[in-house]
Amino acid sequence: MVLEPINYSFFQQPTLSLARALLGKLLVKETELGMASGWIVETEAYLGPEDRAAHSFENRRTKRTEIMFGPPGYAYTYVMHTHCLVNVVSGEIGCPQAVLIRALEPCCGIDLMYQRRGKEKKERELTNGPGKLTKSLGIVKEDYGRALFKYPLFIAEGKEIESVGVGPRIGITNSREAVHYPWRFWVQENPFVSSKNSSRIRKSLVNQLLS
DNA sequence: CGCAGGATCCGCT
DNA sequence: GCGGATCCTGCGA
Repeated sequence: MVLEPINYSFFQQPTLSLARALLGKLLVKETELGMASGWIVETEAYLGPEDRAAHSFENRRTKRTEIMFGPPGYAYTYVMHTHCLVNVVSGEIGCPQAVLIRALEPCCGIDLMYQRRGKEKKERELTNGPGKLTKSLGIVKEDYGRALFKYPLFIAEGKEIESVGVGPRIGITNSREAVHYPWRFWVQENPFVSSKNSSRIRKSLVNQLLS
């Protein structure tokens, strides 16, 4: 399968709009072991300065957040415990925003994904979480700052989405008012969406009430 | 230089 | 559902 990176202009749109537009697109990574890709089925927008859940809240500018202050269309990777997570940098220069890729539906290189994640895994477990999908595709922290519009790591056209679900983001329990912002987007009825049950959301709402 | 705190995952209950 | 694994990063002393 020959895949062509998307046009750069795709990244030049407001972050919430980009987060929705990424649904259905392909995320592709080529390594020495081969190519693996998946359709994006779940994203979260992080809106920078005014978003308490964002690493760039209040324009916090460090070595880690630096890439978000540059132009859109580059990879922001970082390590969470033992896992690597990948974001698409969004927003104009000086506006540090990003879209977290939370889940994929495997497309090509599925054998490679099993090899990386473990043969005993169910197909759904290959890519139904932000740390799982990076492992399946071979995306690592060294991909930090890489362009997402050319090989070996890029976004490509995928398929049309029928309907989009919208709701609060996952795992940001200490972000006060930002806990409620409906900035998570997913493909309705898609089994690869990371958190089907809303227990973690309920938990975050409870924490909100208690604080 | 030490330490606290996660945009997670997995295994066990 | 819950807790532990185990890794940076960022901040303050």
